[in-house]
Amino acid sequence: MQLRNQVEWALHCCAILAGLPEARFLSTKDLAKLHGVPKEYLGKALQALSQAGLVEGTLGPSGGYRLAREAAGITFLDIVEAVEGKSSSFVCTEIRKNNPCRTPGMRKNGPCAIARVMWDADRAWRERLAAVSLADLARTLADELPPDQIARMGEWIEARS
Amino acid sequence: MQLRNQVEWALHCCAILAGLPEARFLSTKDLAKLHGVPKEYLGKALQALSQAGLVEGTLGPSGGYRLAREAAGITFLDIVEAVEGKSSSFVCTEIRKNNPCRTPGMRKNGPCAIARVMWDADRAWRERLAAVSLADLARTLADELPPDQIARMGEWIEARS
DNA sequence: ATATTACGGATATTTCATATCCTCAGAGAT
DNA sequence: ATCTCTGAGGATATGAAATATCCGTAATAT
Repeated sequence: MQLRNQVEWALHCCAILAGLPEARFLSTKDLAKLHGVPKEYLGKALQALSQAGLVEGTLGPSGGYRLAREAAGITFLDIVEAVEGKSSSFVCTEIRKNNPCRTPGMRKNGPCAIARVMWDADRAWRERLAAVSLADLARTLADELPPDQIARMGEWIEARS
Repeated sequence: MQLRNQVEWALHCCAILAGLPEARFLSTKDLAKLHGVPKEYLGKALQALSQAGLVEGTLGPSGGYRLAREAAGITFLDIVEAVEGKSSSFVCTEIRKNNPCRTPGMRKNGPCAIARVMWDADRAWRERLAAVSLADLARTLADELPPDQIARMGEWIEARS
């Protein structure tokens, strides 16, 4: 079980967008160059973010993407689910139905006990992701990254008018 | 992102094995019949459980599998990791290294802040799975399943001497 | 007008989950 | 001893999904 590569890309892109000057857009091309990933395929991930209402895109030269809301209102879970989907990592195929010993009376059993445990763990995973916002991430990065690199990032972005 | 089908099968098989009479083995063939899944492919999952030391297999007629330890000592996490692997669902490819603005001085940055969040969520998922043992599951099932079905299961198993 | 961009569809490529088949060695039954 | 049944493990086929690229369209800034 492994998350898509696009999840990692989308998270890093959102981290960049969260650090952007007010009302500034950054294009797919620049985001791809910044992370060294294929532009076309990254575009798909960004479209997913756009469709989920996390970012908004604008056309034309000097177009691109920016966050659709404040960074504090976008969580890791929002981004992960936008790219990876909201369905649980565990899918119950109800193989207990195949058991020849099962009660034929079709008692309306609730969900399988095994599935409940797995879904519970999945919920814990999502809760943890929902607890961290892009604002939290930006705070951490501002704290950890060397100041000169942050400055250089500002210049780099400024350079792409 | 989705767990293998084998994970579900392995969990259900372990649930059966946990309910087995002392020292009783159950073969792959019977486990496959009981769950309506392909015998050969299920065998692979059971081999993974065996290799992880969760179950032990014996050869010959009346051979098969049984739990290698007491049900209370085997958790959902053990089973999931035996089949699915222990590696995190999020793999950090260090795309920040591709950032042209990064400090060339190779400051020994710790792990990426984004990866840390994702790994933390993965840890929460695993902790939740580690909190439930096969004994817990057996207790739940004994509580929920209709008694006659449990009885019929006993007969069914008894029938395969 | 022209260049640039997001958007969406179509398609190729690669990887991985799924599934089957086969051989081998060990264990029990006759 | 011989036979059958079993798990272990390798080789391989198949299908779906992730990865990646290409193209056409509409919108927008210069």
